[in-house]
Amino acid sequence: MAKGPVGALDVIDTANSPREGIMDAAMHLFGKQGYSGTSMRDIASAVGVLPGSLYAHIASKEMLLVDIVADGISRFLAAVQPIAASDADPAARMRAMIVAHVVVVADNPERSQVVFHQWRFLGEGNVQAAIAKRQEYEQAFITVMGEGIRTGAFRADLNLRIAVFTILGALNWSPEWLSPGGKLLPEVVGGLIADTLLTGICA
Amino acid sequence: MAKGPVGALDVIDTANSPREGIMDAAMHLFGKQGYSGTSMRDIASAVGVLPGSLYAHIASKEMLLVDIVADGISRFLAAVQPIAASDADPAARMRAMIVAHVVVVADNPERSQVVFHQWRFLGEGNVQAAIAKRQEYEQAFITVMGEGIRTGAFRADLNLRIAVFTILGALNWSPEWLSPGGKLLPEVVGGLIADTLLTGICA
DNA sequence: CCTACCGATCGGTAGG
DNA sequence: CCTACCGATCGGTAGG
Repeated sequence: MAKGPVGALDVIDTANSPREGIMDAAMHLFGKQGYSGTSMRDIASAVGVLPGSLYAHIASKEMLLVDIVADGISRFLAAVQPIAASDADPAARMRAMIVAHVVVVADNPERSQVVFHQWRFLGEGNVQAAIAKRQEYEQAFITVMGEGIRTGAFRADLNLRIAVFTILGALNWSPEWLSPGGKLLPEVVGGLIADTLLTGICA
Repeated sequence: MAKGPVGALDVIDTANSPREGIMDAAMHLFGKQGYSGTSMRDIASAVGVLPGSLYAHIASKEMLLVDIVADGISRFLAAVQPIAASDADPAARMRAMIVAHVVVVADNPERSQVVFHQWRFLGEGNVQAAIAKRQEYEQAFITVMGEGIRTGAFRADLNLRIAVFTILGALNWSPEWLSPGGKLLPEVVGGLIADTLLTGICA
């Protein structure tokens, strides 16, 4: 793959094409300022190009959001679905799914914020596709939770739907406070969140 | 308080002044479309007035957000702080705080979304004030959690900071799925979330 | 990727 | 609360 010696700049500039550079800048800006709060001029100046030049590489502002959201959800699905489908016991699977989710969030909190909040700004057809993929993701948690309740691994007296929303809520809120450069590794933070959710806060 | 017979329209139109009507429309639009995604023209047409007419009642778009966020946070503080300061045992207090939070969210999910997400669009000084009030709110949970760990009511092996973020995350995500007209009363939903968080999902 | 520009919409104001 | 309007900024395009 490498075309020659790897330069020091490769560490900083991860974009391999103009399009990737634009996507990356848009992702960070959409995550921090929101889709409506970000102008094409913001993106252009982050990339170091004049606004009109963006359209040589992308079709529209919305297509930028479409791609960022679709790619983002795919990362969560790719990390969590194999665990949900494994044959470990439900508690071990749920724990690993929680950790995997936190690792994906910590890898790029801004992208996660776009996935969690900015999909609302997609138009008609695109928003439906995003919702369908999000539901597919939620389904992985619902399935494992249901299996755990049936096998007796999880408490039978709790509401499945509400328990899953409680877990996903705690996870989806994590980009608000997770710092990628923090003292604790994402895997450790994920493990501590899983502890809290699996065994509760009561002694 | 009543100036005469109560008319049927009072049920629908709760605004007692033009300013309250504007605040109410802005609250719902900011919650659904975001601050940047809502124009003064959107608000004006929701109120049934021309855009320029709004400025007879409000100073600016940002002052609208300032007031909605400040009022919103105050409602959460007013509901939760008295419980945090009561002399019940930590587990009972934490449970009641969770239920109270969910009741406030369910009372008006759009206002809650503004409080949770749109405060970022406040300018310099106003954003600092909002963050301070939010931290005051988090402090109530941190205090009760710390007390519960010290007295042995809560598990000593979990990370206080992360446990609180897990709880607040689950709660702050609730406007995404709570439906005010749902089958379960907000108090019941809050109780089920509290069950999940206090005792965990494992049997 | 730049120059130069389009029509539409933005938050907000003066004067009545 | 309306009429009429301001300068600024928006997403996007034609032509090179």
